Amino acid sequence: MRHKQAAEILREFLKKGKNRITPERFEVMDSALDYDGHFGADDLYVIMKNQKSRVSRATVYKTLELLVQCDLLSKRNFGDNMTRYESSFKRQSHDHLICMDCGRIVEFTNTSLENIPQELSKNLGFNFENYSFNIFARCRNIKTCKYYRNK
Amino acid sequence: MRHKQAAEILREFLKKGKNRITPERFEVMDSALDYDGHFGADDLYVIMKNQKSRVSRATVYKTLELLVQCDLLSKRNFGDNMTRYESSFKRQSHDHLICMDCGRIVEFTNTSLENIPQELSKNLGFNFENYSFNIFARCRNIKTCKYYRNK
DNA sequence: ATTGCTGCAAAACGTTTGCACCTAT
DNA sequence: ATAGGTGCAAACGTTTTGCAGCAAT
Repeated sequence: MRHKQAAEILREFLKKGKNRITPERFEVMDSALDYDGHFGADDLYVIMKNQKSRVSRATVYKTLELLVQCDLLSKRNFGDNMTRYESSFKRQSHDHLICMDCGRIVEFTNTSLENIPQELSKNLGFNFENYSFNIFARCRNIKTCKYYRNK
Repeated sequence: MRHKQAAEILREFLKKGKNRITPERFEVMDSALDYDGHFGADDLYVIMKNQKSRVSRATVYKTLELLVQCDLLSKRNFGDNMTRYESSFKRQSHDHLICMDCGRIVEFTNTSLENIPQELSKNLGFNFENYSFNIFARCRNIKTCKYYRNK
């Protein structure tokens, strides 16, 4: 167990529901929090397999959803019909700019929205949960743009 | 041809590239612009099939991308790994709130972003192309929330 | 003892592709 | 004549599911 503090959060979350505390779930949590950047569920599965883990694809997919529910991960969608995750443990919330040529993802903190999403939800008759703000653009400097999609 | 003005835009766009002007493309355009709301490519294909059209799935998928390129449609992603389209012909730009319980989509015009996406792109060294701003929330009034996902 | 979780393989889903034929240029 | 488009079916990549056995409660 590499991430003790996160493990405690996960443990408490699992206890609250009708979820069982299994070693596989902590194993997935450790690998997910180790990952530096945005990853697909299958990416993580392959990494874990390469590290001789015995977890199954199904367990990885299901556990990632649990980790989103207890706010250890955030779920992202960058418009290519593939769910990505990133650690949100002890991380400031931020938004993303995606290069449409090379797929590079730049994170930025955006102050202009403040609590607009919350207020809009309220005004429209909804309880706010989440928002996503993505900018799609192209690297201006060709030297920094690799012109391929890094999947 | 039900949408003459849009057809002219499409025709001009096709001429500019090395694209051919085919009846199938105008057929897809007509059906897409007829659709009131957000639709998946396959939804449209099924509708057209039910209306005894002979267009193929491949043609529908490819033509929708062309219609995005000439700004007759916009492409949306609401976090469920499925590309949706909506008419943007003579429509003001807007953002979306999605109910996580019933899947209802509410459109709103958001003035707070103004040209923030453009400026952010510039500051980060990119040429702006597009942005997406989605709010995920839950219907506060249970009577207006159907509690099922309308796919 | 019970019920939830696991691994596996198969299925599902939206989407893309290969190919032979066709058609706009 | 020729490049580009079409329809069809098969393939693709990601995600979900069914199920028998297993393990946490």
